[in-house]
Amino acid sequence: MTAKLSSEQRHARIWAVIQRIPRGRVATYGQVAAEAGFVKQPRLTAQALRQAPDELKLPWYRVINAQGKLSFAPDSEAYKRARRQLEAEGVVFTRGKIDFDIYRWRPRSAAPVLD
DNA sequence: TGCTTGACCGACG
DNA sequence: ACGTCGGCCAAGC
Repeated sequence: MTAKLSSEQRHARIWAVIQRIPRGRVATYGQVAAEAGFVKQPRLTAQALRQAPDELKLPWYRVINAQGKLSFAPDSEAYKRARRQLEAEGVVFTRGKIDFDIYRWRPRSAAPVLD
């Protein structure tokens, strides 16, 4: 049976994943969605973040786009706040971008990869 | 019900 | 490096 997840359910799963991103690391919208069980639906992450109540105090600034950049206009308050926070955590921006090789979050309990 | 909008993404030219 | 396009799918109107 096709028991669809309620929007609360989807958001809760995504929020839980975002909560797991450690200080000084970042994850993409797509990565978060996949980790929450929604492969190829990065927009769900964006939506969950938009809907997220402040009380959750999510590390929203650790979620960035697949280009390694913040998804805000560079002159916006959101951009400035996010960038300040990340830099305070030790994340370095090079020409406005974050290097995934160094800062991408690699969750442990992912599917075991045996080659 | 249908159409538009998004804190997105990957492939292409 | 950069714009465009199609895919994706919940929300809002």
